[in-house]
Amino acid sequence: MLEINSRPAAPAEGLTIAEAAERTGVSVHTLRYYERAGLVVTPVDRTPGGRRRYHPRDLRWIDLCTRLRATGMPIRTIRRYAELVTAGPGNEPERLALLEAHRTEVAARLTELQSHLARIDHKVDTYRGRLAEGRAEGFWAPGE
Amino acid sequence: MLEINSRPAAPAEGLTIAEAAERTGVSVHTLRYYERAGLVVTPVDRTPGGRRRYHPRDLRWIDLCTRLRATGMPIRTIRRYAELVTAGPGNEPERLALLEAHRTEVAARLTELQSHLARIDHKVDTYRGRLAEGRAEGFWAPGE
DNA sequence: AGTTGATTTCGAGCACGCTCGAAATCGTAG
DNA sequence: CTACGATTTCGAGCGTGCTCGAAATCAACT
Repeated sequence: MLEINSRPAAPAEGLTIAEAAERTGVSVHTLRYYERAGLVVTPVDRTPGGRRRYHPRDLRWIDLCTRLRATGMPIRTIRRYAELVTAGPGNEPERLALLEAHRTEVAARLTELQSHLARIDHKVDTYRGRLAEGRAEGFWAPGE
Repeated sequence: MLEINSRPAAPAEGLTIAEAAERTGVSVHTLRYYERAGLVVTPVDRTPGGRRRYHPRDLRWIDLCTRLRATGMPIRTIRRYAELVTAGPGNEPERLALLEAHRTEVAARLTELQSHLARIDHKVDTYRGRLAEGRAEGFWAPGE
């Protein structure tokens, strides 16, 4: 466990895939899947033996992917974004457009979700009210 | 088209599946699929020849299903709810619990979505700012 | 050197929610 | 009566996003 003097610096830098999985909340299987799917901006560093070593930049990128996924961006679109980033400078407007389009979409879904939620809330409330009054029998009409 | 005196009432009541699909925004394929999947509370009415005829109650139920689906409730859970409703009076508390659990879940996802959206917004904003200043080159760090 | 556990690649498999196709039947218009 | 379009059932197929398994390799400890 000691590596006090293993110069020219510890070769054991970076996190193992298991550690990266733990920190990002993504399974190791999924981490590898993302990589295979092209959701990378920079090839993940490897040890001489071929094991992945995750650096902060990788974790930040994965976090971004997670957020995009959580907001419903399809894998292929994230890949597209990753490709743009990988392609280097010159396509920033396109990247921005992609993100803005997503933003708009998410905002729309959010609004819609809220409205659906409100109606479900209403249903729950009337349901609860009727139950409290003991006259819930026969109540199922979806329209209320 | 005239049915002025076709007693004991027009036998052509209710909407065809195509009409129901149009009104609910669900494809005819999906309507039939929902039925097969057990997402029904009352067997859909049929013409003597076997064609489905949708009545207002059916449309309201489908709308509810649509809202539940749109808020992420899995098919099997909707089926469970449908079963409870079909089972008749006596299980209202269970139905209410099911809906409330869903409500809670949706509210949580909503909050999470909002936070994700905020971070994406922030990224878009800084991105846009840098672009405007002409120093977007090299900018891709997911952490900002 | 040997053992043990993590990691690798790669392809297959799975869960979900539709979506489609084929072949038969219905029903309406001419 | 004939045509033709809509509808029926049923099973198969598909797209997405993982998830898993097998067999090989790596690495750390004893």
